[in-house]
Amino acid sequence: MAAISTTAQTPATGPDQTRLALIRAALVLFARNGYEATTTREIASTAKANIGSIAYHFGGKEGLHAACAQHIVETIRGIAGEALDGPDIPADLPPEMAVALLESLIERMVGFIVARPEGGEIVQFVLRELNRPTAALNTIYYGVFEPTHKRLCALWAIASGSERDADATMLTVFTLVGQLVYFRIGREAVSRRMGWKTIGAEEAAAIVEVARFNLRAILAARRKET
Amino acid sequence: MAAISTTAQTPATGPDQTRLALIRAALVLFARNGYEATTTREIASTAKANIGSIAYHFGGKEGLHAACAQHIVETIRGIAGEALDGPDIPADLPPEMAVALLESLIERMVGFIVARPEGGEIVQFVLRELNRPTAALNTIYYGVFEPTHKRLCALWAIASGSERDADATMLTVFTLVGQLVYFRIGREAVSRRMGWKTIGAEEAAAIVEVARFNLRAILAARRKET
DNA sequence: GTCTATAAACAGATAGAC
DNA sequence: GTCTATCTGTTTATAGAC
Repeated sequence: MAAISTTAQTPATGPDQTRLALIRAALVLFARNGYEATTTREIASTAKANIGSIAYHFGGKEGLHAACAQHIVETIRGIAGEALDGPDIPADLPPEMAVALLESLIERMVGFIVARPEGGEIVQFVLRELNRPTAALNTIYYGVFEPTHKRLCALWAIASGSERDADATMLTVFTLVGQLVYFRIGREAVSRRMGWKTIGAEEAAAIVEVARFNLRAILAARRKET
Repeated sequence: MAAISTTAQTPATGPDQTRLALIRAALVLFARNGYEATTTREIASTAKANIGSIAYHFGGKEGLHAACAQHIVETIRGIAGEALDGPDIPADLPPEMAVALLESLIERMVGFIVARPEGGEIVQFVLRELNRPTAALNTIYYGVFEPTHKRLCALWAIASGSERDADATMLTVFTLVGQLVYFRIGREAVSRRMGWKTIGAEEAAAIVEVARFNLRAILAARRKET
């Protein structure tokens, strides 16, 4: 078995520290190996906690899985901040503002999804849920996925001069996000093909550059349509 | 456990039929549940074959996994045909031809990745390999991934008037493919958000339309650069 | 709250009958 | 080539000591 080199090695010390350590360890392991392939022993050992504590804190493996989903929602909402929790996008926002917001959001998403280590864990965890939905998917879908997509659609509609709930708008937003996600999930292939050893700040900047170029190009073409 | 509704229910009859039935069943199950979460008993039962036949034909679970990777390469090369196995893209191909080829390739990729059921299994299988590479990834990477990407880069370079091995070219091709892959892996979220019950021919056409629009828009913008 | 011991089920591999 | 029986190890969940 390969050695485990996780960043979530928080040892259990104070009260409820065990709880958090278990969630962090479980998130990494569920993401990397999947729910069923992950054993509670492995989680407890990674979290430097006891096996019995999983039953105590979460009722069992399944409860721990649900807690991971909740943790993901809280983490993303914590990072996204007002970008997600702020007031609705006003319909009379100047288009230049919408473009600027879209660009900054894409830059932040690349930073989180592609460059940050937690991004990888979270993306993989969500991917597994999308492939085989459980109750955890609802938590994540309504917690971050739908609000994020709605917000991006609103910005895109203003920036491109289209309707925020038009099929083309929603699908285009999916393509914008999809291209970013791919750099995380296909990271192994991208690295091989690009000759990159790791995907750090420099590589992320190159990805942002291409993503920004694409955004502007598609936006310009959509504007011409109307 | 959820009922298994696979298209790969070929019963074992003639000689070597067992072999193929096992590969098909394993591919579906490995893709859906992952390597470790899939039991050899489950595979044998789905393939309507005996457990012992896995050891006989493939030496064990791992050999069956490797055979699945080989099967994926053969399947894709069979579908892609001359688009993958044909002669190299000549550097003096007319740009309009390159654009037309790119558009038709994207259309075919959407058809396979998004709409065909085997597309889902294969994408998921490859995704798991990318997340946690084994020997199977090498088979797939050198069998289809790298040749496909190289070919798309060559076409893109001609169509956009850039260098086929420039970083921007290779990254742009990744974004073009990435946006398509996302519609498969994020299918559950896309369906929910779009209000689609399934993703069939009609929905695939809408995706092709957006992907084609993006392709043309980015291409037009890249051409203006030079 | 944390830990150990154990129970009941299930895994992959294999040997050998047919 | 196919199938059954069985071995050895590992899984989750639980009961109860501390």
